[in-house]
Formats: sequence, C-alpha cells, structure tokens
Amino acid sequence: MNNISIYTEKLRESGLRPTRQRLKICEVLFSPEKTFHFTINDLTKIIEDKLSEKISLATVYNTIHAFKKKGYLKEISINSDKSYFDTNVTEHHHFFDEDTNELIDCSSDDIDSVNIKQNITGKKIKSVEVLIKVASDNQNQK
Amino acid sequence: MNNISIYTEKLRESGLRPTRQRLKICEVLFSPEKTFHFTINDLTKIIEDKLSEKISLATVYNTIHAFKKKGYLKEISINSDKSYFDTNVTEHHHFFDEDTNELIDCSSDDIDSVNIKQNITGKKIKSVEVLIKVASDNQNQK
DNA sequence: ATTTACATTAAAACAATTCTAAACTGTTGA
DNA sequence: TCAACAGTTTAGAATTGTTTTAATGTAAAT
Repeated sequence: MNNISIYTEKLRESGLRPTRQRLKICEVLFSPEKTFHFTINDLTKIIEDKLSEKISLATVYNTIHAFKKKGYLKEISINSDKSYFDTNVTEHHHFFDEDTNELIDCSSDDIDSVNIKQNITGKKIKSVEVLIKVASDNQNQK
Repeated sequence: MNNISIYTEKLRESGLRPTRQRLKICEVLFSPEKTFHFTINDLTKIIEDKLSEKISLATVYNTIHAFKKKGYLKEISINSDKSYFDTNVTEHHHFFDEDTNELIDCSSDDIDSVNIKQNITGKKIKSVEVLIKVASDNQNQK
C-alpha cells in the first residue's frame, strides 16, 4: 500500500511541494479508512506522538489551509475559540456534543436535506451548514 | 419612553445589578426597533463613540455573556476568529456574506424549516443553526 | 451611615493563529 | 551532477480575541 504517490499528487494539486513534513500530514489525514474531525492541535499532537516527528505549527497551518482551499478538507463552524476540520468533504451536517466538545457527522437518516428557497441577490451559495448542538438533559445551555 | 425600568428588569433577571455601564449596553442593544448583529468590538465602539462613555472590555464581555446565558442574545457560529451576537433571539437562520463579512437573517421565505429525524441517544437538542455562506460569483471560496 | 457583596477597570495573562526572517531543501536546467 | 532559485521549515515573535486578576469603586441591605 504505497500511498505516497497519491499524497504527492494531492499536494501538487494543492500547489504544494511534497516534503517530508507534508507527507506525514497526508499520512495522518488520508490513510485512515474512516473520515474524522480534528483541530490543528490534535493533528500536531498525532504527528509528534504517533510518528515521533517534530513538526512546526506554522507548517501544519499552511498545509491544512492549502488543503482546505483545494477542497480536500472542510472547516466546521462552531462557537468556539478553535477551528475544527473534517476529512469528510461530502455534503453533510453535524451534531456538536456540548458535554464532550465532540463533533459527530449527521447521516441522511438524521436530517432531511435543507431546502433554500431564496438566496441573496447577486451572490452565489458557497456552502450550507447545519450545526445541531446537543447536551445532556440536565446540562445548562452553553 | 423610559426604558430604564425594562433594562433594570432584564439585568436583574440575568443576575446583574443595574449599573451605569450596563444600562448603556442595554440602551444600545435593546432600544433599536430592528434587531441586529454585532461583535464585542462593534458594541464597545458604539458605546464609546456614540455615547461618549468609556467602558472596559471586561465589562462588555461579562454583560454580554450574562445576557446570552439568560437567552436575551444569541451567539452565531461562523468560521472565524471572532464571535458574532444577535439581538434577534427567535428561531431563525443566517446568510454570511464572505465578501463583506456581514451576517444577514434568513426569513421563512428564504429557507424551509429544518427537519431532524433522529437525534443522538441520551442527548437533548439545544439549538439548530443553519449557516449559508455566500459570495460573489467570481470570488474564491474562503 | 455602614457594611457587604458585587462591579469596574487597566493591565496582565492566555490561547489560537499568523507573521517573520534565517536556515534548509526540492527542483530545474546548465 | 551541481549550482542556483524558488519554495519550505522552523522557532520565536507578533497579533487578535477573550479571560483573569487584583485593586478600587458602587449598589443595596442593614
């Protein structure tokens, strides 16, 4: 399973040279079978812990932003101090568990597709995101 | 039109004493006929510019958070560095204009209500927010 | 009036993100 | 193959939004 050529391709398409650091990032992001959510910090930790590879935050930010721009990652809006990213780039929505700060994908079993009847004149719709915040019953709203 | 007693009431219900600074904040937030969106910075500027009243950022943050907790304000999730607040606390959704960084309320003419078919087990839905990002046709996605 | 608990403030602390400038490396083409 | 260039990495500094702190001030209860 030599994925390196795939990663190299992805990087080139994002306008980035395939460097050692970036290939590590690709390995973490694109080799798992399941898509997942992460913050920049999560990702940096995973790389440094699991792969025993020191990596600069700036590099992670640059690469993630390039992937996002190219559409290989999605950024998820949450009331929060930090940004979440999603390796699942298909159209889908999210639950956000306020108890655990966990993001969970909605499936089409969970939510009907959103019907937009009218858009702002002269503008194009770039994305439609539904965020369903949930918490335990006894929990105060954040 | 003496709104001060209304503001005092709102403050007390939020667990806050009615001080000079907080009444000024109420004046800006709750006297306009139309609801509006703002950031903490916007609000602080309005108070300092229009009302020639110096106010500490900490006071603004405290008061806004108490109002949010009480349900007198809503916080809107946007991919961004800063938080937006909304004086419209009814159920509604938003457009976000990426060209101007402007938030715009959706009316029921714009979007059908969102139908959630299935929730996470053991959790209660706290909020459902739709954010529609728009931009000029020729604009790159942010 | 006095007391007490809560508020305000400027400034410091903090956390996420971006920028910077120097050292480094992939790539290109002689 | 190797020099030279353009893009890359890095640590650390800078920036931005937000929260905390500790001293001083003020509303409200007695």
